[in-house]
Amino acid sequence: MKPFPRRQSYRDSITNVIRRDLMSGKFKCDEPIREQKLAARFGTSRGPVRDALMQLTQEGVLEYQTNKGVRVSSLLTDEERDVVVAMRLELEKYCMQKFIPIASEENFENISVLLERLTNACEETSLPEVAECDLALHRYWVAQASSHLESTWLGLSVRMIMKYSRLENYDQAIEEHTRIVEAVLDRDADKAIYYLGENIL
Amino acid sequence: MKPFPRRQSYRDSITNVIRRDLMSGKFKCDEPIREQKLAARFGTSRGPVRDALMQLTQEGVLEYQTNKGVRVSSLLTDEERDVVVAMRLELEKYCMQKFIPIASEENFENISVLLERLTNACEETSLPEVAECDLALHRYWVAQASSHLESTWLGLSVRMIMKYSRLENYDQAIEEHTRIVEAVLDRDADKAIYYLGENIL
DNA sequence: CTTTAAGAAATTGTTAACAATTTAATTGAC
DNA sequence: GTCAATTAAATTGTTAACAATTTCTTAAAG
Repeated sequence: MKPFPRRQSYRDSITNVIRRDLMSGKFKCDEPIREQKLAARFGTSRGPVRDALMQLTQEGVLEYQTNKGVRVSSLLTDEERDVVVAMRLELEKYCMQKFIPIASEENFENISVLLERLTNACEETSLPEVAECDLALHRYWVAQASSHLESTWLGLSVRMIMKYSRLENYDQAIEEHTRIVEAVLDRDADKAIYYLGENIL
Repeated sequence: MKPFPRRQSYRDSITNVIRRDLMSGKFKCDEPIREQKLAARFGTSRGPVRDALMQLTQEGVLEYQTNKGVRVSSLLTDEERDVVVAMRLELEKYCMQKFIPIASEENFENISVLLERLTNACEETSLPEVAECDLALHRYWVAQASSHLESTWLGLSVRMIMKYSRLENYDQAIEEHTRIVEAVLDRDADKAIYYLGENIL
């Protein structure tokens, strides 16, 4: 009996940290990202860093060129963003529809916790934290409804946020997500989906 | 002046070969995939193989567990596939709309070549080849219209094909794609998009 | 015979060193 | 001084070895 049978690998932690940095704009656009520098920062060798960079490349957040490394991906055009938004909404609507009938009490508790975290982050007005909590909440029902589509969802969502974040209006973010969660707790799929549509754009 | 300034890295070639194997069902579902075995097959060390496996994991074709390696991802449910189809169609419609007005004569020639390859593959009734040519053709206008969304498109498309391939009806595949390409060459976006909708499902 | 525990084998995770390529700096010709 | 070619530095690509973990095998106890 092991307390933590699967600790998160370096790769995953590094991926998450870099993704957060990217969402909060810590890297300038088109600025090259050096493996050694990151390896030193995380106290590992280049291997796990390369893994993380490659994963983020596949997510579409970084751009990769053979022998030249990765750069911050140039932002989506407005039109491309519209397409991404539509795809994410379609995906998340499906997940919500799927999730609500099968949701357990434990699921509801977790969602409540995630909403509370988001609210706290908003009150502290720390943008990177808000973005992360926002994604964590949405991600929860996506993962519950369809683990197959979770990675697809993540790629779409991160890029959506990177384009322009809408999250700057903290009060509105709290309100929107509160409405969604209330509908979820009532198992009212139609209402939840409706509010999702107002939130994801 | 270098003839081929960027040769394809091991990683990319390996990724493409494995993806093709997966689409043609060479690996059984839930069968574990061993890095060493693949490394031996490709005559490299485990490094590039790991890179490839990770990339395919992010594409959603493989599933990864820490310290346990990757397995062939279980197939999408019918419902999930419907969602994926809808997303891909949305994406590809946008790309077609975008591509047709800016397409050059060279683009048209390339598309014609790709269509011919698809036709040949169909006549030789070699399913993996057909799948690859099918994707290559669609991929062309996606990449031309929006390189940002190419990787998203690829992930959706590969999984769509893996679920059930529709490609077994070779005559129909030829006919559908011929119609699409004819519309493209006429710069008739509406018609091209209409036939896309008949083809992607 | 089944179950459990211990050890061996196999597999993945990580690292450091080396090779290949790209980028920057230097030199030299004009 | 400008441009091209050459050299040096920096960076990525690849490899092999080692560490950590998992899985399989074996043995022992009940």
